[in-house]
Amino acid sequence: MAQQRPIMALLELMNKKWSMRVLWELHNSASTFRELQFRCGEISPTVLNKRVKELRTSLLITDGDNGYELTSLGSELIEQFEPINLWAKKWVKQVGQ
Amino acid sequence: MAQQRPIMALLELMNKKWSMRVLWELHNSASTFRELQFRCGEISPTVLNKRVKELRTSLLITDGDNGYELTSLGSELIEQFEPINLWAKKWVKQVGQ
DNA sequence: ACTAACGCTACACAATGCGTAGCACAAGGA
DNA sequence: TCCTTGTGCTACGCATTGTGTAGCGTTAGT
Repeated sequence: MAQQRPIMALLELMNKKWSMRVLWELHNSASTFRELQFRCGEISPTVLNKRVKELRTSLLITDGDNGYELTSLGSELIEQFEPINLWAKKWVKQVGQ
Repeated sequence: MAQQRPIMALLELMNKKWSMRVLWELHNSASTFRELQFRCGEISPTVLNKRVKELRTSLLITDGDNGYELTSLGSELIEQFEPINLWAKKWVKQVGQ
């Protein structure tokens, strides 16, 4: 299924708790394991480590000089989320009422 | 946090298993509860019902004449995923190797 | 040698999701 | 009237996933 519809592979990744958040937090700057823990707020190290492994084998993040950072693929993905970010602002307004 | 950064509210939604998939399956046409079960393949009715409720209170789907269907907000969201869909095709190629 | 920060792991507990069975209801025919 | 069929949905016991705390082994600085 995932190979039939690439978006399904991405949805699978997004289903995993924290994975998109980790990418989002790495969007601005590279970060060490422990700083990522802090930025995400409530993530347990167990899960963070799992996510980091998954995101590495998915070629979305890599282990650079300043800790973990987005690969070019990962950066591209997050860039695609910019319009969604705009949409979300409109969305929360409507849901909040 | 969700109200500070709307994208976080969306990420929260996406973290829930099957929620984006349900939206995606409703993208092409409206669908009954049981047909949605079938389209999603392995989803349990328990979870589908939860997701349907959540997506309804999130104003992303609604209960129309032909079963559940996307609201205009929901349609807009899925449309934003088109560039991501393109990106995903490139991505799976690279990861697959 | 001591300290501090690093990535990461163990383990017991909580939350989330799954699978099967089946309920209550409504519409259509015999 | 009494079947059948399809509907949305729920109960409940089990499996999977995530959490929280503590701390390991390593590395770099002083």
